[in-house]
Amino acid sequence: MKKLSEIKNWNVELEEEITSNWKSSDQFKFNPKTKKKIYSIDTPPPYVNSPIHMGHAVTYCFMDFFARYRRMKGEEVLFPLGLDRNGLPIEMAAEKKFKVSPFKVGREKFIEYCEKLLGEASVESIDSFAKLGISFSSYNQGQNIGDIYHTDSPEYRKITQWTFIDLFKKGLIYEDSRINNWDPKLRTTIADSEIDYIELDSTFNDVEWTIKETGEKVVIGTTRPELIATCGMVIYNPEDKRYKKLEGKTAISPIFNEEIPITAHPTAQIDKGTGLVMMCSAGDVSDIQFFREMNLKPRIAINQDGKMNEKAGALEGLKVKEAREKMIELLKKKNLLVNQEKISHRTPISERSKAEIEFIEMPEFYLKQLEVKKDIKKIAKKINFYPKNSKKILDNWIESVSIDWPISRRRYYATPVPLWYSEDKIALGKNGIYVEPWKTAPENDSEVLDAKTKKVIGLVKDFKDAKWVGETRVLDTWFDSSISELNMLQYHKDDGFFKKAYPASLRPQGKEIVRTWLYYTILRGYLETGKECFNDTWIHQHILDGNGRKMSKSLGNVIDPQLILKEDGAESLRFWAATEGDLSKGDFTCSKEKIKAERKSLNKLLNVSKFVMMFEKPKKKPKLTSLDKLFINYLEDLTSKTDSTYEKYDFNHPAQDLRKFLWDIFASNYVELVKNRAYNEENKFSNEESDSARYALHFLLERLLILLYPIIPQITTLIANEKGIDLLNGEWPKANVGELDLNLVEKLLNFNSQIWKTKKEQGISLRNPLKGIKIPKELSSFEKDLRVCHNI
RNA sequence: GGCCCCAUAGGCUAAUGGUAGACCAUCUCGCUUACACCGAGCAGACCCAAGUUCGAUUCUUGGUGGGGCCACCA
Repeated sequence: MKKLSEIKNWNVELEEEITSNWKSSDQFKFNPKTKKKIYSIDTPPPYVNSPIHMGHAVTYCFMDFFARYRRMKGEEVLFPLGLDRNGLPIEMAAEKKFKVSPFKVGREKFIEYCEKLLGEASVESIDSFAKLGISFSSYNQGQNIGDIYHTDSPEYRKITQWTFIDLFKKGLIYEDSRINNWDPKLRTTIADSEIDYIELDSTFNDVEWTIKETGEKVVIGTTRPELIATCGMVIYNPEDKRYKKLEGKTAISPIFNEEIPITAHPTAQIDKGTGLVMMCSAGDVSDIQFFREMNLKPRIAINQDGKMNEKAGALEGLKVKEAREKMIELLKKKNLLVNQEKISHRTPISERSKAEIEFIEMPEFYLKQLEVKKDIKKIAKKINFYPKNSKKILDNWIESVSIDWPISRRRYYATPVPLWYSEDKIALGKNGIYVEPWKTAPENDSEVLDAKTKKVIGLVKDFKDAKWVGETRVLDTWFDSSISELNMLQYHKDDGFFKKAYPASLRPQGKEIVRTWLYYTILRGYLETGKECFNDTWIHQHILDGNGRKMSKSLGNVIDPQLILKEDGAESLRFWAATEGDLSKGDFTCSKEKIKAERKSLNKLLNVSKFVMMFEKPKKKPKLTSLDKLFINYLEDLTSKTDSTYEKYDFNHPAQDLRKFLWDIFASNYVELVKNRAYNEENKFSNEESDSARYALHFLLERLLILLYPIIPQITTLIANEKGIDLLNGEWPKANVGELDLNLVEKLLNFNSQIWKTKKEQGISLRNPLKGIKIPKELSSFEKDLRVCHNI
């Protein structure tokens, strides 16, 4: 490491030396045999197929603050990096990059494309983390606790499958044919949490129907005329006097001439449309609920490829939108279309593919979550939320969960459902082995269940004649991600360690994935262990561009952390991240200028250290002067505040206080006041007084380095090295809060400022004497220093 | 429609029942035995209305504006 005296300014080259050293060293390695308290951080695995963005950079800096602080407090910190490589984003990237469709090239080939893409996925992200100085337990991928893990590794996937098998045997996972959210573009079922809503233009069509019994004409409004064939019931509001006469009568659907029963139901709103509603199978979510409630058998007219089927009669073979147009045409021809009105319609779309969601009945696997809703709420109460009010996001979501979690997907690059079928038998994957049923046969000693009773009836080898057909579906990516903390703590791998380390200490994550990642993890953790999975969770907000807008490629306002790292360095970025604001309270507005400006603080620290290092630290603690005592007391007090605030994951307020201490209290005032006494060239002070200044200078610097280390570890380590101090493994200081009146510091600062101002006004150089100044009574014990400093 | 968060100088923010403190930028001045990536200083702000109060930027209610989550929309 470079000598302090050789460094003029803090710069990126200095950082490169330090961080590359850290990356290859094992000083942050996790020791599983430790006797220390274990502190584990379940970090959010970033997607590998794109380099990290500003949001990652900043939030991982925060996690690193937490990790380094905990180490200093004497805890054994488990801080692994995971890389998320499963699921649709990878598949979509492969489709785009190699211009292939999984439905054309076949599964095996397509997986090869995905793997090829993943193989090429750069290590750029890992490199960026290292340059940021993130102290992950390890920067190597491997099987040791704390190593970098891949969510698509056989080791990870086999734990996912193990939990699936257990839940399946317990009857907590079941298969059911239900109407599901269907993404026609990706051709897979998706969960409610993966749906977005956007406003789309649509047309509201008033269509004429006939009442069978009376021949009367009625008008029904709809945005989905192509679904008339699937109409199961026509309803009106019980309070709606206009339609009371229709109760129990039958409506004849236009074009299809089906007989549809009419009834009163509160779902219908009097003032919407004509007040009459045709309830179709699966037009939207409320239709699904309605069919379930009324016990109607849905008629599904849309196929998995998003085209109409034979139930749609003349519309068969058309895509949904084409079918809608054709239907409108048909209605017009027969003069059944009374009116058309353009409206803006909130339409459910797939979060990933942006395709409009259709509702299609398919058999899928479900994980029971409704019956444990109450337990999950209880369990969630045991987790400390930082900030407290972010728990509401979770509570709101739990409240609104209304169906079990559909966990199977009809895609390829994910964890396979570990099942095989043969007539009335189901073979299970073997726990502890990663299986791919779609291409391999079950192990001979795998368990076999009776398909109906789900009871174990033997092993695969007991059924020699059975022809096993492998399951082709895969699991939702959240089914993997939601066991990240179990995986980190060696669930099903090292029971002794797991028992010791569970629940995990902290889950840091963004507010936008509370309803997915946090919720699902709590659910899965509870189902596996009956306990809460985390002690603490830290929920952060977002990083916005300089104008307070979301950063996005299309807006062209993305600030690249790699660029910042190159130009201003990690320490500036980290110091900015800590001082900018409280990320758990509000969004960060990101500005390059501000990050650059923090370099000044680093140089200030560097220069003040150089100054202090000019003096030797007295070997013995001398008798301290009252001025030195006062400033030491001040920092002791700040130590105590910093410690208790760090403890609550708040690094912002301490960072601001420490920066203020560095600039205004230490550098500008204390150093100026004791400069002369420390040099003592004119022998105006006794040796003891001079020693006291030197001792205090070193004490204050050392303490400041300790308190700042979690935030700016590189520069503090470099300075501490020169002083022969090990910040990482040193003792965390016990604050000796003294009895001195700390307000005196403020008064001293004001007094100094007053003198400097007066000299300036009178055009006197700072070194020259000033007459006629009275030192206030309360500052009289500092008189000697004040006189010499200001030459008064 | 329900819920949550937010509103302070040109920008970004802090604290507070007694009218506000930083930072960046601007402007003026300066060269001081660590630091010109420096120092000193000037100027500049509490969204609106009502209520509680001796006193409200702070508490309450309402409004306006911004952000987010959820539900629903035939």
